[in-house]
Amino acid sequence: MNSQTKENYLKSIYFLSKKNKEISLTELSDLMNVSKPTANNMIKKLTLIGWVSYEKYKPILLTDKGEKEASLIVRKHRLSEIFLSKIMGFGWEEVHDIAEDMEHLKSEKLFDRMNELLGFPKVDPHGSPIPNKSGEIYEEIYINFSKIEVGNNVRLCALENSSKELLVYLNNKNIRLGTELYIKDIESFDNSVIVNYEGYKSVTLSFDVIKNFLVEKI
Amino acid sequence: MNSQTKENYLKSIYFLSKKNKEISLTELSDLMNVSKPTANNMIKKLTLIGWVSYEKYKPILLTDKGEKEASLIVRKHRLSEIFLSKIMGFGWEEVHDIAEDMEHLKSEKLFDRMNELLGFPKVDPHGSPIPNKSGEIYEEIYINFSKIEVGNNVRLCALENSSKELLVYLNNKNIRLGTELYIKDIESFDNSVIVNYEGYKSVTLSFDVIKNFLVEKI
DNA sequence: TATATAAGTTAGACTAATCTAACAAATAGA
DNA sequence: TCTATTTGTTAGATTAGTCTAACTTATATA
Repeated sequence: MNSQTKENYLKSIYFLSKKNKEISLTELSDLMNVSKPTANNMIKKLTLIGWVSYEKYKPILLTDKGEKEASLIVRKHRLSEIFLSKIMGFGWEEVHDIAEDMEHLKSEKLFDRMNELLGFPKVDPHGSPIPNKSGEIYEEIYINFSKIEVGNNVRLCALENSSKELLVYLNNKNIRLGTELYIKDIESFDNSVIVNYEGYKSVTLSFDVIKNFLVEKI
Repeated sequence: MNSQTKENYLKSIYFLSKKNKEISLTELSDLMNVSKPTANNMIKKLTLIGWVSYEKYKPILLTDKGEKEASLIVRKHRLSEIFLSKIMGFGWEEVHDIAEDMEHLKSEKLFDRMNELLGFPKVDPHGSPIPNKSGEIYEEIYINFSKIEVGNNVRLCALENSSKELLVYLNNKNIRLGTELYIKDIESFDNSVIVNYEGYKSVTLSFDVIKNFLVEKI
């Protein structure tokens, strides 16, 4: 049986590989808060399971099997988060830790039912996609705001890697999911963007903020 | 940290102690499906934690601390079952296995919220009481049917140790939770009971059936 | 009450997950 | 290109949970 421990390593590798494709042992041991020999030892076991491929002194690579397995854990995590928030009424800041535990629950039925009760969501409130039961992800539903040109109207649909700080910041600016933004100008020297939206004119948003925006054109 | 494994041992000891007060190693190892040395070894650890008290060759005794801890696990289990059934729409026969996993979830908040959403139930649909957050159980809410005398009217409120077979049997007889029963006679030689209830007259129920009935007088 | 059987214990081994100490390989910079 | 630093590996130990084999204690009944 795949222990929770192994699942947690897999999930870490999965997220590291989203950024980097190739993962070093040190990155992994840092993220998992274990010593390098511990990570090394675990990598050997995950290789045996077939979740990663690894050769001495080479970077860690996630296999297709590992990627699928990881997606299924992420699916459980995200469904749990949405369920806790929408059905059980928890605040979005409370759900992560609980979901961290729930993602290891074994019952398929449980997550299928959540999915059903939630109306088969494609993305979570941060815009992160929900993998399906085969571990497939429908990516690219939304466009990153930094790729939009001046003069377009877009709707903010989701956030990438959102932090509490970002959410608070946007709240203060009265920007929420669903807000329609008109791109008035882009400042080429720092990539900040000047936008209009309901009740606001010529608001400047830094690149650090807008790089997290996932939008659709309207 | 208390591992799931230890929690499962504790739960087994708790249920055995409900029947017997004193528990043998063999009973425990049978229930847990482990060898006797394994159970023995674990008992030593649980003694160290303070959940049981144990001396060589003597029976296993649950301490107050152990009893409280076990009650909290049972609380999580029963709340999970009711939640899965009432809020998520699972059949009563499906919920046990899922709850077996959920009872190890660490979040207090999660179970408090379930409790709230369920309207603070005192018993589960089998009539088994839900321990409160201090591990206390309000027992004796209902009376066992076998203690009721001829001539009384009672309402069936819950079932003790109900099996699927019993549920099916009662279903066929059109007896459900809430059904009002009039005790017409008690057959002293086998303790079977003759009852009247809506649409039915002089129905005989064996002692094996009615010993599971938890009722209130009306 | 003697002894066969049941119940419980000890010893020793294994896997999983972790650590530290010491060493080796790879790489980056002078 | 040489060497200092970073990165990764090996070895050996520890704790948790499990096993089998062999032994001891308790008990039940002939």
